[in-house]
This record gives sequence, structure tokens and C-alpha cells, in this order.
Amino acid sequence: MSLKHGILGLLSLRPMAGYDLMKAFNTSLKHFWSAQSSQIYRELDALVAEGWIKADEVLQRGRSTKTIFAVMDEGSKEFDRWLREGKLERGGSRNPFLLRLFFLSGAGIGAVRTAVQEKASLAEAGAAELRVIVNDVIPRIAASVGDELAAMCWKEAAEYGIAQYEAEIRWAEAFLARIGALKGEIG
Amino acid sequence: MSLKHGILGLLSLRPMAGYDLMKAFNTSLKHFWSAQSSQIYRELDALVAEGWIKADEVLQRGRSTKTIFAVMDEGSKEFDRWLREGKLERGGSRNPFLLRLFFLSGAGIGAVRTAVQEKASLAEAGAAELRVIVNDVIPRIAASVGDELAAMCWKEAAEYGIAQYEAEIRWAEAFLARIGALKGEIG
DNA sequence: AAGACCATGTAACTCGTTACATGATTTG
DNA sequence: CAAATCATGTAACGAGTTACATGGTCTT
Repeated sequence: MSLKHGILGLLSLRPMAGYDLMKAFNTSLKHFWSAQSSQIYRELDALVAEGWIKADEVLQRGRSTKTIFAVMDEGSKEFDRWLREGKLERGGSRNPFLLRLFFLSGAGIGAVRTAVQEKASLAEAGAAELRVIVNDVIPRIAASVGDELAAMCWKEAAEYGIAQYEAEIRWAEAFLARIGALKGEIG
Repeated sequence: MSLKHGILGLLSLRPMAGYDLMKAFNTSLKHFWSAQSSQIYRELDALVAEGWIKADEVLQRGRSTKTIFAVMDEGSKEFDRWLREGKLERGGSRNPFLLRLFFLSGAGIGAVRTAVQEKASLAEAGAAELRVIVNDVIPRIAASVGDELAAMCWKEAAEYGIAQYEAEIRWAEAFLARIGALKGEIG
């Protein structure tokens, strides 16, 4: 149920077209939530049907007509409700890497080590990407919007990702060390 | 694409019925991957159609007939391929909590603090749950199976979860401290 | 003139969830 | 005797992905 609310959130910043929403989801919001245009237009229809947003056709000179969506009263109530709702639905219970790890012991120590090493280097790459955002992108945006709390939330969202990646890297290192010890024991 | 492979993996440990698979997914595998019976029976049909597993009817006295599924050659090849394949599809790019955080600054400092605190206590609970598994459940199982590498992989899968939760808790504490400082500045 | 970007979608599919149906058998 | 467990599903929906179609404009 989060895409609907992501759209409501973006539209409450300012009314915009489906295309603009798609850009937002695949740039600013990319690290929290992404969406394809096909899905966005489908959800926009649903949100209009529900009476949460309204659509306005805007003629453009030259370009084809644009449909600008704006939040309505009911929609903004629903968005507020979602913002404040307690239950952070219990995610994390589906991890393809851990599923693989569970079975991987059957393929031998080398396979385990390789998989863990690969996971660690993916985490390195991810952390590096997010550090660029924290150090370069956020300060630039923060300076231009001037909302201290908002800037902090965006920065902390990226920091959250970095913290997760770093924990992954430390875990991988400890695991590899223990595998080394095990191998020593076995031969 | 992981449920199919999870099923192949379990069936390669020993042939079993859909019901047994469901139990496995919702006990041993719960923290990596879960699945409802409705989904499992659907996937079993698909796997049979693909020629990766075969079905055998087993008459039981009293009870209704059971269908036992077993991996076939093609299926075990496919499972091996999956075990070794490089690409760990880059997940993590959908986090309802971070999406909420992104918009939450608009609802004020109190709302942000509450959400972060709630996230931290969920993480505490999750970590506690996994620590029980590491300390009590895994040693018991490890003693009975006697496969050192497998036991280590299961333990490390749980440790991975603990590491993630702990990183979340540290992140939340740091964030709350910074919010405190911000509040001091503002008023 | 070619290619990127604007703008809006459709179609078909996969994967996951919720709720329910059936009917037996073992356990408290 | 009631409840949990065994065993197998169906139906309908919700959410996300891939691939493609169309036709314009702006940029190099």
C-alpha cells in the first residue's frame, strides 16, 4: 500500500503529471521506493476513482496535452493518517541472499566463501553510492530548500542505508574469518 | 524467482508433500523466506509442468492421500545453477519506513521522533527473537545434524539479521540525539 | 538528421496475500 | 467432545515487472 501514499506525498508537495511522478520515484526517491510508469498511471486512475486526487487537463503549446494531478481533501486526510499510523508493517522477512546461504553449505566451503565475498562487495558499492548522496547531493538540496528538518530526514534516510551496508560488510568479514578457522580445522 | 528455488532446495534434502514444505517455510525458513500454502501448491504445479520435480501419490491408512514431490534431474541442475549464479538481485530498494520518513518532516519534529523510536523498539524485539535462535535453537539442531558448515551457515544467517537490527538501533539513537540538538536550536 | 526527452499509456505476466472450503484424524 | 493438526486446494485481489506503442519536441 505504499505506492499510493508515495504518490499522495509527492502531489501534496506540488501538483504534477504522471511523468513527473515517475521521474521523482526514479531519482530522489529511488533508494526508498521506485516505480515504473505503467504502475504509476494505473495507481493514478485508482486514486482518482477513490476521490483522493483530481485530474486537470493542461493544454501545452506544441507538446501533447498533460494531465496534472492534485490532492483533494480526502486524499490529504488519508495521507496524514498513513504518515502517523503506528504499524510499520513487519518487513525484512524475505531475503534471497539468506535463502541461498541456507542451502549453500551443501555446495561446499568455497561456494559459501564466494557468495559472502560477493555480498560484501555489493555492500561496498552500495555504501559508496549513498556516501556521494550524503556528501554532495543532500547539502546542495538542503541549501536550496532551507527546511532544516526535511534536510535532516533526507540525510538520515541515506545514513540508514549506509549503516545497513556497513553492518553487512562487518558481518561478512567476521563470517569469512570464521570460515578460515573452520577450514584450518578440517584440512 | 526465489520461492521455486526454495522449494527445489527443500525437496533436494528429502522428498515431501506440499504441507511439509509449508511447515518448513513457516518455521525453519521463516526468517529468510515465508510462503502460504496457496502459493506453494501453485508453484508445485508449475514445477511439475516444467519437469523439474515429479509427483507421487501415496495412500495413507485413515488419512487422505498425500502427494509426495521429488526433484528430478532437470530440477537439480536448475537448483545448482541458482545456487552458484552471481547476480544477487539488488533488493532493498523498497523500504516503507524510509518512504514515510522522507515525507514525515512535514508533520513536525514530534512525528519524526515517534516514528524513529518505534522503529528502534521493533528492531530491539527482532534482535531479541533472533538471539534466542542463535543461542538456543541452532546449537540444538547443530548437535543433531553434525554438519559443521551447515550449522555455521544457519547461525550466520541469524547473525546477519541481528547485525542489521543492531545497526538500525544505533542509527536511531544517533538520529534522536541529532533531533534533540536541532530542537535545542529551534526552541 | 539522430537521438534523447516529454507524455501517456496497454497487455500480459509473475509473485504474494487474504479468505475460505473440505474432510479426515489425533490430542487434550 | 472440542480443538488442533494433517492435507489439499480455489477464488479473487493487490502489487510489481517487462515489453512495447505512439507521437510529439528539444538538443547536438
